[in-house]
Amino acid sequence: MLHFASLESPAPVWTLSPIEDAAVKTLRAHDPLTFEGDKADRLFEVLEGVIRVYKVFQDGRRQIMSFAFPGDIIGFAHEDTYSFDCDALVFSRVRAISKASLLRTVRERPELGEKMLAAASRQITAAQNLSIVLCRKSALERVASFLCTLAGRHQFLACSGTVSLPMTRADIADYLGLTIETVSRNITKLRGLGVISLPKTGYVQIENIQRLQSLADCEVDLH
Amino acid sequence: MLHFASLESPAPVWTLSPIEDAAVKTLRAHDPLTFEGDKADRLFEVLEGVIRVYKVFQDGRRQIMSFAFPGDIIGFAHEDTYSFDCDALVFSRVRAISKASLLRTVRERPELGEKMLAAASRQITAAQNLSIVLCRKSALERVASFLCTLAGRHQFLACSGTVSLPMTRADIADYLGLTIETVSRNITKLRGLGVISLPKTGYVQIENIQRLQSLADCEVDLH
DNA sequence: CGTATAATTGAGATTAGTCAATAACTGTGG
DNA sequence: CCACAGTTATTGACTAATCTCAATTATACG
Repeated sequence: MLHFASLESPAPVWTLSPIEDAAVKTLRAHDPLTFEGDKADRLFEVLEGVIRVYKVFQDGRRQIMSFAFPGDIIGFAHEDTYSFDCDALVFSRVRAISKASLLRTVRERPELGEKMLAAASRQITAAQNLSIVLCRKSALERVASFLCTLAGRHQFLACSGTVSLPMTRADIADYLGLTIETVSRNITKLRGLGVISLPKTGYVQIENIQRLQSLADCEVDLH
Repeated sequence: MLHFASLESPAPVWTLSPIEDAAVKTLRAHDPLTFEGDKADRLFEVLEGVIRVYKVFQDGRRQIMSFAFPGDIIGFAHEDTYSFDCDALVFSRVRAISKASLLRTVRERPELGEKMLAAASRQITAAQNLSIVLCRKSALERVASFLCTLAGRHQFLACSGTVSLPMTRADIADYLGLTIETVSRNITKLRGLGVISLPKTGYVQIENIQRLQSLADCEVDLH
C-alpha cells in the first residue's frame, strides 16, 4: 500500500502534550492557520480535522504540499518564517507549541529530541514518497494512490468502505500535479471499473480495495 | 534561484566530527555505500565526491532521490532498514556515524540535537521543493533548474562557468522524472539558445547564468 | 582498432492539458 | 418548499507535451 506525504503516519509516535504552554486552537472550515511569511516560531500538532498545507505561486499556480490529519505535525520544514500557507478544510483542532519552549523541554528530556528526530525522519520519507508518486505515476495511478491512502487512514472511514473526501477536485489536482479535469476523468474511470462509487458529495465508497491498490501500486511498495 | 533535493544545503551547518567512533569510508566510482534492506544503523556525511541515492522498482523503473554532495547527510529518512540504495558516482569519502553513538552524544550535548533537527528541516524543505519541481515544471524548466543548482554548488565549478557533470543522462532523467531522450533534447535546446555549451563530456559550461535561471525559475522562488 | 556504452536526433503514438459547454450541487431568499 | 445564483464537477473536442521506438553518432575502454 502506498503512503502519501503527511497522510503517512498512522498514529503520532510522540505528543507535545507534556509541554506546558501548548495551546489548543480551534478552526472552522476555511479558517487560516498560518500565512506565508509569518514568523515560524511554532509547530502545530493536528488533533482533529484536516489542515491543508500549500504554496501559491506568483502566476496563481498552487501546490498542495500535504493534507495534515490528526497526529501529523506541521511546521518542521520552516526556519525563520513559514514558507507555506495553512488552512482548515473542515472543523479542526490543532495544538500550537512554541519552538523555544520545545527546545527547552528537549534539553531536559533528551528522549523527546529523539522522538522529534524520528518524526522528522518520517516526514522526509513522506516527502520523498510524494516525489516518487509525482515522478513515476500516471494520472490514474496517482488518483488511485490518493484514494487508497485516504482509505488507509481508518479514522476517515465513516463506515465500512465509505471514506470522507473533504477536499475539492481542485485540491486533489493541486496535490497530485494534475488538472481538475484529469482528476475528474480518472475518478469517473475508477467508477466505471466498479472500483469506487460516489454515494454523496464529500464521500467515496471503496467497492474493491484490492483492485484499487493494484491500480495504485505499480510496484511501489515503500516501507 | 531554485534549490534541489539534497543539492540544497550550501554548507554543512553541523558536523559529526566530534563523535569518537565516526569512521571515514573511501569509495571508488560505482562502489555501493548501502543496499536497500541493510540495517539502517548509521548516517553518512559526505566529505568528498558525489553519492547517488536511489530506489529501483520491480519493473525496472528507477527514481533517484538525491545526489548527495559534500556537507549532505544521508540516512535521515530511514528507520530500521535502508529503503534506498546508495553508490558513489566518482571517488568519494563519507564519514559513517552510528545512530546509537550519535544519540548518546546528543544526550550530553543538546545543542547538537537542535542542529540535527535543523538539518532534518532542511531536508524536508528540499524534498518538498523537489516535489514542486516535478509537479509544476516543464522538461526544459527542470533541466535548466538542475543545471542551475549544480552551478550554485560552487565546489563543482572546476573553473569559471565550467560545472562538473558526473552523472549520466539516465541519472538526470531518473532524478527529474523524464526520459533520457527528453533530457538530451532539452540540453541540446539550451545549447542552441547559447545558454550552455558542452566543452567535453562530463562538464557543462554555463554561458549565461541569468538566462539559465530565468528559464529555470518560472516564478518558483523557494526560500 | 573494435566493441560496448552513452548521447543525440527523428517520426509517430500516447498522455495529459486547454478551452468550452453542460450538469450537479450549495446555500440564500422568497 | 422552490427558484435562483454561484460554485463545483463532469464531459467532449482539440492541442500540446512528453514518451516510445528506432536509427545514427559520439565516446570510452579493452
